[in-house]
Amino acid sequence: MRHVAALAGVGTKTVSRVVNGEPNVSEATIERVRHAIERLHYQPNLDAANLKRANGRTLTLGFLVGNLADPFSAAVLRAIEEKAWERKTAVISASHDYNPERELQIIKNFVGRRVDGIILRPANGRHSFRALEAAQGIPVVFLGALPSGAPADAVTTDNAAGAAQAADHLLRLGHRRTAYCGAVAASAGDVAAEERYLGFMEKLGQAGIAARDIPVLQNLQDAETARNEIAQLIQSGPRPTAIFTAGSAGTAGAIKALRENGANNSIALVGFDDFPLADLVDPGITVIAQDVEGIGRIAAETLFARVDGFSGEPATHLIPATLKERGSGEIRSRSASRRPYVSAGIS
Amino acid sequence: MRHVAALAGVGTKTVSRVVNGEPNVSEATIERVRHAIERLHYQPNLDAANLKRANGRTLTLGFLVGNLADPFSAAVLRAIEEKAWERKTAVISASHDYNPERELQIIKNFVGRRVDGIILRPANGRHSFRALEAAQGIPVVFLGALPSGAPADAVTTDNAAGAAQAADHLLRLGHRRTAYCGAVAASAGDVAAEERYLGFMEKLGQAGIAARDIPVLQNLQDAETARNEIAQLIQSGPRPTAIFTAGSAGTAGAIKALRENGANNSIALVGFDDFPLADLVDPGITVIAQDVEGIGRIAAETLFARVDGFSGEPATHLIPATLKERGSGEIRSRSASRRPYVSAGIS
DNA sequence: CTGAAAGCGCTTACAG
DNA sequence: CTGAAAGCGCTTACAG
Repeated sequence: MRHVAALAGVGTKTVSRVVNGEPNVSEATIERVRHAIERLHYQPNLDAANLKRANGRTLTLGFLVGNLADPFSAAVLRAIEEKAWERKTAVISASHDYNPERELQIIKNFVGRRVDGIILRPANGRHSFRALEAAQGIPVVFLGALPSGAPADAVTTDNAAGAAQAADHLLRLGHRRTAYCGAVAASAGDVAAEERYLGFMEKLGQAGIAARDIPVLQNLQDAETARNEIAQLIQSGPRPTAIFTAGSAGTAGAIKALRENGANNSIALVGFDDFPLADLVDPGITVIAQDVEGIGRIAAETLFARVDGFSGEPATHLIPATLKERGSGEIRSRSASRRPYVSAGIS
Repeated sequence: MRHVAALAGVGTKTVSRVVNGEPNVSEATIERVRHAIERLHYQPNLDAANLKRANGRTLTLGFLVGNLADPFSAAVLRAIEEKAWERKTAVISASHDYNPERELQIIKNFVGRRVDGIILRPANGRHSFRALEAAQGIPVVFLGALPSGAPADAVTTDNAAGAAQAADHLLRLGHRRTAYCGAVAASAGDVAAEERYLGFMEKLGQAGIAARDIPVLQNLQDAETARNEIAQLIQSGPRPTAIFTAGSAGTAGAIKALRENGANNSIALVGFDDFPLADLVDPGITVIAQDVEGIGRIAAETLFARVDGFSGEPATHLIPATLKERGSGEIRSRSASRRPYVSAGIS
């Protein structure tokens, strides 16, 4: 900046005025300064500017998730950046790899960089207060439901409603014996599993289906396990007429198990979470899709509101999920009782 | 820092020494300063530190691609960050949306933030010099092949070798009539298409197959177009015994077209670019997989070498692709001549 | 409309 | 082993 000022024959303050578009500079001066900037390829140093600036903003956000490469995280990041660049705000992203230690270290690094805010998918939802403490008062928006009582904003898919939607859909097609594949209780502070389970079961209960008639497969850590467990379920005992998988690993396993048992066109399948190319399988896979773009957008908006000084009570924003019919979920129950089912949500 | 110094009863320089782990501070003093830091929750301001620091590093990298949400970009970003955080370096990421204007604006923003280096997948490879100019001497590593003559480091998949590998694989299985689905010439400065085409054709040529015997389907912008064109190819005229798709949209289209024509178990399919759940389709899809993690890692290493002062000639790093056999590519040609084919690469 | 002085939170180059 | 002074590249608060 010194050089620009010298070349233009003005004071540094005047250069600053031109760079920031402040008023009270004559056209002629502006012109001279512009030329000097051009000639010197001058780019103002944002960090230096922010050091003294009144509001102390760095125009930088931190985004921290378990693994940036997973489709959910990548899509959310994309939506956040869209919003952020509108405000000339950059997004620093990082993966904590589900390691709480690493998570805290990165948050501290964010604080050292004086980011204006942090969007965080915590390694462990139960420890959200540790993250908040590490953030030192910098606004944090959590991705995913928070244990009740956490004094922070959160944005999450409406898991209960989404699972209920799947249950309702299957009920309408006559399914009264649907297997539930997924965890039924919160673990590592991730309450999503529990919410999905309860939402699903409640809807079935409203239709008069007892929990004991619902086979439940838990502990489906990966697709391979899911495939084996589901295959076993199909081969032994009374067959379910439909399967609901509460997570994508389960869905992948179910697809294989059904096909290998020649049941992909006879047993219905609905999975929670959409995945690319779900329509390439035969039949296409019906899913409850999270509004990933919406989650990112709302998270960014919520965060920027805090950055701009909003000081209302922390709130959890529920983002609706959507049923995407692709075929696998529209298979009717062959043993359907002809008694028509009317959705509890609509009746 | 002032407050810490006051509370510890030392000068700010001593606090600085403790924070940076510099020598020549007595244990007792270190202890006092540590306590003060704890009590005040002091986090040094990285930006302020970098302002005066000798090497001028900001410990920040810029990563700019077309769309961060696509699997390739997300996986590369993940690998870059892994390397970066080892050096306490943060990664700012952004999507230029294939808009060259936006690309330049974001690069300028990176420069304003004084990033130590930039990893860029350009909107248009032909304009790489514009990007370099905007970067003002900050090291840039390009993702994807560069038009020859560009004075910059680049990291790219070995497209020609990868496509040749696919050709070789199909030849071994007796296929002498393989359809090529994909662009045959560079467009928008993306030379990958051309490289794949030439690599594929050269290998076929070595096996004595004339170019006129190879149906070529260009202009497959999206999966839907690909599906229609490939369906038509299969239904009319002499059937190919195998299909090679040079990009993922083509692969998705081919999967549908083959299945809808009942040919998924009779016509072989090999696609360039791996995709999640490629093993869920029946049969699993054989692909030439890019080493996305390797690309990100090498790009980061190349960039950090420049940041650390390496001043050798700019180089293009070719990363090998790998054939992943999953079934679709292992279907033999039914009209295979029994004359055994010996790979030109091995014989 | 314009610029000189002071200061943001640190590090550097010195002096003790 | 320790600290006072100067300065990184900007903005703020003033004075003209």
